[in-house]
Amino acid sequence: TIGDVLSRYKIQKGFNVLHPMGWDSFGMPAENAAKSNNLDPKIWTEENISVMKSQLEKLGLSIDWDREISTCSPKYYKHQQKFFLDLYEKGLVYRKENYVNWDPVDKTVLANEQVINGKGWRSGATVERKKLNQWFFNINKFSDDLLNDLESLENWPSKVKTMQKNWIGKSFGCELDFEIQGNSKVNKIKCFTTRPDTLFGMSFLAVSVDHPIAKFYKDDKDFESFRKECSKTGTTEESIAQAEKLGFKTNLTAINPLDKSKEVPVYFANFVLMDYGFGAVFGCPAHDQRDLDFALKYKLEINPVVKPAEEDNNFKVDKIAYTGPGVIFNSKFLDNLKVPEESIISTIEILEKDKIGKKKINFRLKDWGVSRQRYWGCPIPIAYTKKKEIKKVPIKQLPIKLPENIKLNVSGNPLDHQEDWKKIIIDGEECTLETDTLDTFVDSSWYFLRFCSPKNENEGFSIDDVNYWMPVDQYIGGVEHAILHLLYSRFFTKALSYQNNEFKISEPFQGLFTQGMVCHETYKIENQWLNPEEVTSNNGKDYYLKKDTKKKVIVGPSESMSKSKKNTIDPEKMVESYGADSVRFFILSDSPPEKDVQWSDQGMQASYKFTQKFWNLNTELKKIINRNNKKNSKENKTNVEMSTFTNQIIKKITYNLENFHYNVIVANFHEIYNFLNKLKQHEISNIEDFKQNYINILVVMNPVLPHLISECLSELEVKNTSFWPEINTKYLEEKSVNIVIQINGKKRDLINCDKNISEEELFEKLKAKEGLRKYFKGKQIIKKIYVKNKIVNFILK
RNA sequence: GCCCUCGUGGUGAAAUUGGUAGACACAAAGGACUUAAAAUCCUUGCCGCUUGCGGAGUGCCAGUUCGAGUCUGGCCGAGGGCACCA
Repeated sequence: TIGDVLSRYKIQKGFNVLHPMGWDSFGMPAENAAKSNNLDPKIWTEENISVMKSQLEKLGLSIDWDREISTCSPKYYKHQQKFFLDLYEKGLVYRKENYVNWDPVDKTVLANEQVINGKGWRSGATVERKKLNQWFFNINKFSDDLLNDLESLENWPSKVKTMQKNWIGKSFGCELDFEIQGNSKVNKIKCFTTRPDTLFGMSFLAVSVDHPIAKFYKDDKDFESFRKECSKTGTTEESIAQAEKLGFKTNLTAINPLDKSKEVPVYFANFVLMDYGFGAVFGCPAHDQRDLDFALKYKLEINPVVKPAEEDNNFKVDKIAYTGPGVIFNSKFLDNLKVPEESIISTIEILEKDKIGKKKINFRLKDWGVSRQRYWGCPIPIAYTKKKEIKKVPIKQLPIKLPENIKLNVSGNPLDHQEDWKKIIIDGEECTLETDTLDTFVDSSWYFLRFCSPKNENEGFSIDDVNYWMPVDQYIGGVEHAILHLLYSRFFTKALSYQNNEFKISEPFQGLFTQGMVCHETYKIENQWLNPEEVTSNNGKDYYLKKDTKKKVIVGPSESMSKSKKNTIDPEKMVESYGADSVRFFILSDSPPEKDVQWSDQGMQASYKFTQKFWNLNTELKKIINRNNKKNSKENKTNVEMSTFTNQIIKKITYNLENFHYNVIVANFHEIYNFLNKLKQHEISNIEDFKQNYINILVVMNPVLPHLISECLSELEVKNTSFWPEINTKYLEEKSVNIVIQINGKKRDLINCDKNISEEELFEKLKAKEGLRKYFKGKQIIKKIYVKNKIVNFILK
């Protein structure tokens, strides 16, 4: 509805508007639903699409159905496979072993969201960490661009930009090598740090259990049990947060590169991540809380090297690490450097000069793993030779279509069992197809480009179309896409334009609006969710089962509508009972579009009443207009009122449309009704003028209530309705203004006078005011503030 | 723990740059029309005396200002994001 209002408005303003709709139709829900109902995912998906499409059509949305696309169609994913190969050639796609959440019962990889309390959401089995060969997109390559270009996105909510910024997580520091003693095969361990200036406070070195040096301990039973302990807490977020810092002391020691006389123990530690930095950190307990917790547990030294102020020479750290600004001390040649502005840069310079380390920028952003061991997704256009070499599937052999009518209830990836499908001949050589499919986020990372050329069979998009339409002027979506989808789409756009002189779009979405959800209360009885249609209430507080009104229903909080909680309203039924415009009007009326809407029958009925009332009013106004057909060109008072109101309301509605204040537009419509409903009782002398104003009002109401308004306009026999009225500023010039009279900053009166009244004249008027005298009695005016046409404030003593 | 956003009547909410707080609606109460209902329209809305007027008032405490829902600092509360990121 929000998008439809916008596109109708822009069309009326004369823009060429592309307002498409498509179906992001691959993914787990279809596969799982098909599995449990013994259906083909394709049929299940197509049925859903047709239901949803008919719902959207009934709402009367101005969608260009000629451009409809569906990501599960080979016509769409054929091009996606080409893009995959294109990125592969550019070196933006690679295959690597990585840890994944592995469900040992279902034999599949799970996304983090599918791991609940450490267990697989379907099987209930304890999830394991497993190393698997996976396909990755090198999103990291664009870390800097993805971060810096956020600044150019002026029409994005800053909330989303901040979230992306934190997600990318750029940090400045240095890498440095530590000399290691105790094992002749380990000479050095490389660490990344943002605080090289605290190096003199180092009291241990910790590495991840997945660090390459772990191989020297694989026969140590104690280490193996420690490693298992770590991987148990490894993947779920909550457990990480609660996890205690655990260490396994090795026989190794590390030498402080700035003070070779100092040796510290080397630990394996559960808090060190292999996939950030180099999987190794040096610990400075005095100035890092995590290091301090570890040091306290294993009774390691705590050596402060930053003091808050010059004079704090005996500064000590007890249970809370000091991470604030200050001055370096206890650090020989680094002493007296100011923290942080001098200390970090200076230390890096010293480390670089001595060839111990070098400046480095690290990103939290990890490369995007796109492999899924699932059937219902886009096949990856790669095959393997008998020698396990990677072969690209030649373009002329694309698309690699998914096999149809296959058995889904098998363990692991159903495609793995498709022996015939897997066989492919490439350049005369017999190969085996990749059975992983692409993450559905890949499908949604470029669909906006496809909308520009939805029927182009040779290419995913044609460059001319894309240059004409892109970037998307206004993107509307839920805030839940703030990071994943919106970041992936930004990456994909950059990846396509990389090494491509024709495609020069660097950002896909110029404007972003994050809208709220439609919510409804939830109802439950004996642990079963109930649909709102199954319950009834006579006071709006206590709810009962419709079938058995003695049974009380438990009312839960309002949540965004979902099938699983059954708190949904069928839009088709609503449209049938109230009409599409009333439904739109209600959705917009309740809250600002960025906030959630609470669905209520009362609100729905109120909106329905409004559309009925307005239709009746239109019938009355039509009669007035037709009855009074004699020509009288003279404007009377009512005509002037009408013109003034019309121009004011056009201005307001235009402003509110431009700024997404759609709920205020609903208020504007009530104003219109209330005004016209009163005005109709008055004598109108120039009926033609009145009619023109009324048409203009109807025209600006059109984006919100398109069906009703188009009917009203055709009743008046208006032919051209697709325009946006110009504002006649003559009627916006107010002849008189209301001036607020304040005394000592408090409002005491309101006075209506001519616009641009002089200060002297105004004060003369005020003197005559009976009601104000009492305030001035026995007081002296020490100051007068007069803001022209607005306010006057007297300071009395 | 860190980061972000937000606190306005019984409810959803308005309030373009600091300048009439509560537009517009929902719910409630009262009234008009009607035999009655529906529909429609009007009034009320916190505290005090009750034509009218006076007072308090935008989470709490302070500050800046002639003037603060709006700006600054601190606190309290709610929601969202991230999370051993070195």
